Amino acid sequence: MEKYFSQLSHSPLFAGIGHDDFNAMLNCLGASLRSYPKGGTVYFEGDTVTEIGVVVSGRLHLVKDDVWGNTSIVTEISPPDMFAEAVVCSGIGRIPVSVLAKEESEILFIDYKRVVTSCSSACTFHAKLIRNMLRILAQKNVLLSAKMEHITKRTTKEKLLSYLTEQARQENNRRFDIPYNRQELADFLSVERSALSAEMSKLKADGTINYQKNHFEILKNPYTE
Amino acid sequence: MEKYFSQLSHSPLFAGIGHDDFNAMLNCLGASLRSYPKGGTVYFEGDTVTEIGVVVSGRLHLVKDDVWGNTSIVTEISPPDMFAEAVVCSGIGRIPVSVLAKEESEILFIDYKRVVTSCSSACTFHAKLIRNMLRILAQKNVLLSAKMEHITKRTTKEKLLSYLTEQARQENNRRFDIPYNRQELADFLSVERSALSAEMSKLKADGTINYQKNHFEILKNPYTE
DNA sequence: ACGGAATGGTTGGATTACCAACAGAAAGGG
DNA sequence: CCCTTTCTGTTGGTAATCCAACCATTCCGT
Repeated sequence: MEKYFSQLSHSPLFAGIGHDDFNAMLNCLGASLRSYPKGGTVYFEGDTVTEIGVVVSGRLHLVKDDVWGNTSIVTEISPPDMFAEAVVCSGIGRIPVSVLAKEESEILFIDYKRVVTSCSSACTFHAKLIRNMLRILAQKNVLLSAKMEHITKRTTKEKLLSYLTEQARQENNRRFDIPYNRQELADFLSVERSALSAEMSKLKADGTINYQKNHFEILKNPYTE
Repeated sequence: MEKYFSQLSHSPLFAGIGHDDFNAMLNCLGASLRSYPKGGTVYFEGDTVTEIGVVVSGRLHLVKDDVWGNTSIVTEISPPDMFAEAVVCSGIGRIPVSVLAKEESEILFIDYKRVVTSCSSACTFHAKLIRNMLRILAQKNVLLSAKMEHITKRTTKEKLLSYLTEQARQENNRRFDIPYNRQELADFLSVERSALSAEMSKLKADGTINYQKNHFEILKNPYTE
C-alpha cells in the first residue's frame, strides 16, 4: 500500500489524513487490497455489497445489463476513484451495476461498518473519514440535482438556457466560460450536438446570447420576447 | 419540541433515536426552533448556510429564480422533511435555491459542525445521527442516479423502456406494478403524457409489453426487432 | 508550412414530440 | 344509482429533434 499513499492522500475520501494516520487507519478499518486480472469481474449486478471500493491501479467499468442482455457502460472508474459507496451507505446493499476490470486492477476494499463504528482506540481519522464521506455523497447529490434541473427541461433551447443561466448565476456574472466543448455539452444535456449548435446560432442571431468558443455572455431575457 | 417527538422519531434523520436521547440530543446539538409566517423567507438563494433544516410544521417551497427573475418551484417540503442538507454537508455553503414558507411554519435548525464533531460527553446518538445522515444522502444519490439513467435517453419510447426494464429487474420478475399513474410517470420521465400513452399503446400492439392500469408485463426484447 | 484530426456550424429529410382537444372508462361522492 | 371528476387513450396539425452528411476553422505534431 505504501507506494499508493501519495496518490490516495489526495483523493477526496482520504483528504486531510496524514501519512502516520493513513497506515493506522488501514489497519483499524481492516482494509484489504485485492487484485483482478484484465477482464475480471469485481461484482455481478445484484450482488450484496458491504465494502466501499477504491481503485488504486488499473481501470474499471460499471456496466448495466437490461433484462435481455444488452450491455451499456454507465461509468469508467480510474484511480483514485471510489465506487459502490452509495449502495453501501444507503443500506440498499444490492449493487445495481456490474463492475468489470478493463485492465489488471488493484482495489482497496473498506468495510463500511468499521468506518461508522468508532473503534476502541478512538482513532482521530474516523471523524475525518466520515466527514469526507458525507462531503463526497453530498457533493454528488448537488451535482446530480443541478444536472437534473437542466435535463428535465423539454427542448434543447430550454436545456441550454437553463445550463447557461445556471453558470452565469454561479459566476455571478453574465460573462463566463464553460468547461465543455460542443459535443461534451450536448452529451451532458442529453441532446444532439447539431441541434445544440443550431439553437446556439439562433440565440446568437436574435441577440439573446453571445459566445466565442467556450466563452459565453447572456445579453437579454429570452422569455420577454 | 415535545409535541413533535412522535412525528420526528419516525423521520429518516432521527430514526432509531429514543425519547430520552432525543431531548438530550437537541440540547447537545444546540438545535433551535424558529418560526416563519406564511409568505416568509427562510433563505435567499445564495445565502451561506451552515445549518440543516427540518420542517416540523407548515410547508416550504424551494424555488429557483433565473437571471431574469422568472421563478419556478423545485420542491415542496413538508414535515418531517429535511432541506439544505446537501449544501451544508458538501461544504458548498451557498444555497442554490430560495426557501419560502407557504404556510406558517416551524423549522428545527441543526448546526452541521456539531453533528460531526463528537461532543465531550460522547453521546450515543451522534453515531446514529451520522449513520442516518449518510444513509439519507446515499439513498437520494441512488434514486437520482437511477432517474438520470432513464431521463438521459433521447426518445419517449426509450425512456419508458428504460424505466420498465429497471422495474422488472428490481422485482426480478417480468410482471410488476408501478407506483405512478400515467401523468405522474410522464412527469417523472419528463415527457408528455399523451406521447407516453401513445408509445405504450404501440408497444402493446407490437407485443413488446402488456399492461392494465399500473400492472405491467414485459413480453419480448424490443431491441431485436 | 503541411497534413490530419478534432471541433464547430449548417442543411434537408425523416422521425418524433408537443399541444390541444375530444371521448370513453374508471373512480368517487351524495 | 346517477352525476361529477379524474384518468387514460386517441388523433391531427405544428414544431422540434434527430440523423447523416458536408464544409470551414482550428489545433497539433512533424
